Amino acid sequence: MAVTRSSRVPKAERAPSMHDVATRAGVSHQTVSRVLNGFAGVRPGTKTDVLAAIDELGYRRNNAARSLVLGRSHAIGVLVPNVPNFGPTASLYAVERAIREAGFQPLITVTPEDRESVKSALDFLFDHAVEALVVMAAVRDVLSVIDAYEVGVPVSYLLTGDERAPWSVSVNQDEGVALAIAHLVSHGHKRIQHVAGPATSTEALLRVEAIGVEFKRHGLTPLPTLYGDWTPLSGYELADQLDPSTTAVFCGNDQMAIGLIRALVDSGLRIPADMSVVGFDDIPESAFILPPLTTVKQDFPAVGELAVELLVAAIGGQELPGTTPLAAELIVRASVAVPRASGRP
Amino acid sequence: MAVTRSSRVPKAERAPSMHDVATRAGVSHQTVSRVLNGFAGVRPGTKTDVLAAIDELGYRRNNAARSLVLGRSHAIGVLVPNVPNFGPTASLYAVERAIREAGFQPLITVTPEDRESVKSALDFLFDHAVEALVVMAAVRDVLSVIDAYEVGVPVSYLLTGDERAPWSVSVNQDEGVALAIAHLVSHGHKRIQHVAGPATSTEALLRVEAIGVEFKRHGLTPLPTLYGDWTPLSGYELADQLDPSTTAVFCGNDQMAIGLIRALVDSGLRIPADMSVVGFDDIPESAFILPPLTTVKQDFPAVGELAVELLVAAIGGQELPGTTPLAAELIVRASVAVPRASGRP
DNA sequence: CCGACTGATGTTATCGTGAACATTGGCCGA
DNA sequence: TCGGCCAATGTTCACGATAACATCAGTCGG
Repeated sequence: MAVTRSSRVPKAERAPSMHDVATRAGVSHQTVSRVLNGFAGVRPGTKTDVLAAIDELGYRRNNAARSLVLGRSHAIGVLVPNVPNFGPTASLYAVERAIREAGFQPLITVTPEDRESVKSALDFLFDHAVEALVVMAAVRDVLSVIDAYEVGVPVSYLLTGDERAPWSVSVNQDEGVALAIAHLVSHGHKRIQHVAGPATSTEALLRVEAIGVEFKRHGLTPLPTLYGDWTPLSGYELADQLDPSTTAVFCGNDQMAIGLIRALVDSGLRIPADMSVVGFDDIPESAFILPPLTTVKQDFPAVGELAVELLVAAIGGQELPGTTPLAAELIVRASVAVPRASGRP
Repeated sequence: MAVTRSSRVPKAERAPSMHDVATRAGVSHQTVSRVLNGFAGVRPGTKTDVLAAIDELGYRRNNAARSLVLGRSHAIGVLVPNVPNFGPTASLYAVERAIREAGFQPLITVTPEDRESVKSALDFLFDHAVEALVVMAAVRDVLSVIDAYEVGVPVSYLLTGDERAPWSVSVNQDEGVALAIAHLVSHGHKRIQHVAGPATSTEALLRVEAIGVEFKRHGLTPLPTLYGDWTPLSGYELADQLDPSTTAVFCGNDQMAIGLIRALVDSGLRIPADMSVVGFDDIPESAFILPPLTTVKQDFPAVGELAVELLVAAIGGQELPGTTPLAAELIVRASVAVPRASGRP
């Protein structure tokens, strides 16, 4: 690990510049630039010489200089809530890959979802002159901060429901909810309760609304919605508050479903014999818990990719066609059964 | 969403520069620079004028120009495997925060762990002249690509075990393994089998080695190690291959433990009465599965923060003290019990 | 009373690249 | 043979910031 100290002390150890390459290849720096940018009118021999020089010197183009002269950062900012859950993370990773593949530089900021943190993340991003923004925070409060900021670049909202079309990219929440409720109804459930995400989340509220619609469609009587915070613990704690008549629970995500199931089993119920449970997201663990969880799958990577595609088009000045939400998919496992005679045993 | 078209067409819509601020404040651009960089010799009145002008114009310093003239990118690269698991993600998020708080710019690349992808991610990072690198891939193959690349900047290896001290930052794997094995032994287990992560992973191998040491310490006879791939599915599939004499399984992570438990229960065993299981990581779900999983907790955020601290110091030219691995913690829940008379029932 | 000093500020050079324009040299047609 | 054209390449400028040096107006001491 120690630094080897040679007798010749290199002057300032400057990285080779375009000029250095040019000198070595016996051309001007502009010719080097032309080769790098794939300009047509360069003689093949010259091009070879330049490429050789680049290789020999280990030359890399200076991005700062390039950004400066072009007046573009080629950076796309990403705003991610500080919650390392499977869903958002899977989307984030897809977003990163898509940004890099599109020839841009991803600038990712992970922040708690309070106004101050979000504002400072935005400051950071725009200090670096991002040309577009991917927002992954589905919280009203955060969205309002962004609105107030007047970002002046295209923004794509991920997983926030379609309330900001055409900039919203989401899995079709209405469809997901409809699939889950239809599945429960088809098993004969009439007393279905919803354990939702926090009421601050646009995504959670969207599902609450969709459930209202589905209940009406199937002629069911609504039961009080319980609000958790997406964590298994909150699902566990809310189990106490389920209505005595409830025969099936639709959870806002799989993690809360896992917590809820644990609590129900602890209190002596059998799942699904005594209580059916449906989750949302299909995290990797869901297939392997006991009982295997029936859930609505969201294609998180696809959402991320689509958002980036949208932004890159917008940066290029294209009109947006208005995206259709992605399809949701019901994954049937073993946490739903026909309810017993009526209510809990 | 439509662009309002006013009668005056702004010329090129250039962002205000330092010169614009200077003109407005009636000073030279150099004075503006001095104010921004907190230079001492600026009269308070002048400073106020400059700050007012900055505010009125909504001026932001151009980072490209700054990087160019300073010859520094202020960027720190992060190499993350494309696996949205809780542990790495929690570390990543901490890394991001720490980099930004240290006044640097995080440049995060998420890549599959094959040589080609890693190489192209490194190309991307060094095209952007990162001043340091955080490597989160605990795979030998990836590490060798990085070695061959001769990055020429400080590199910190996360969660790879301490094989690259002083640049490795990890939770103490030996200690974690020792805690788990001691816990099982104290319950009377003698036939303990290890379901490890993939043999390509330095982290997995480190644990295999540590288990050998602990077995010797406790005078236990080793059983064949089974290699999974960190996924619940692999845990599920490996359950078949457990030795008939095994009374307890030590899993390389919680996800595999979850898959394994599901398979064991499916085959009619009760956990922990018929088989004890210990996990590693303590993911949020582990407290809520059935049975609640006894596991070794790693402090993922702390690992990330420490790594960045190390790198920032190294960038500043400081000597590294050599880090001590962070403490592991045994979380006792309900997946371990005293074994039945001998072997499986 | 003047020169040296100091504090506040202005002026100029510089970083590495790409765009615009300038300059070669060879070829072709009149 | 010469002018014009085109292909290939060179020269100069600009981007927006910081660093180094220059300037200017007071002030203070001998």
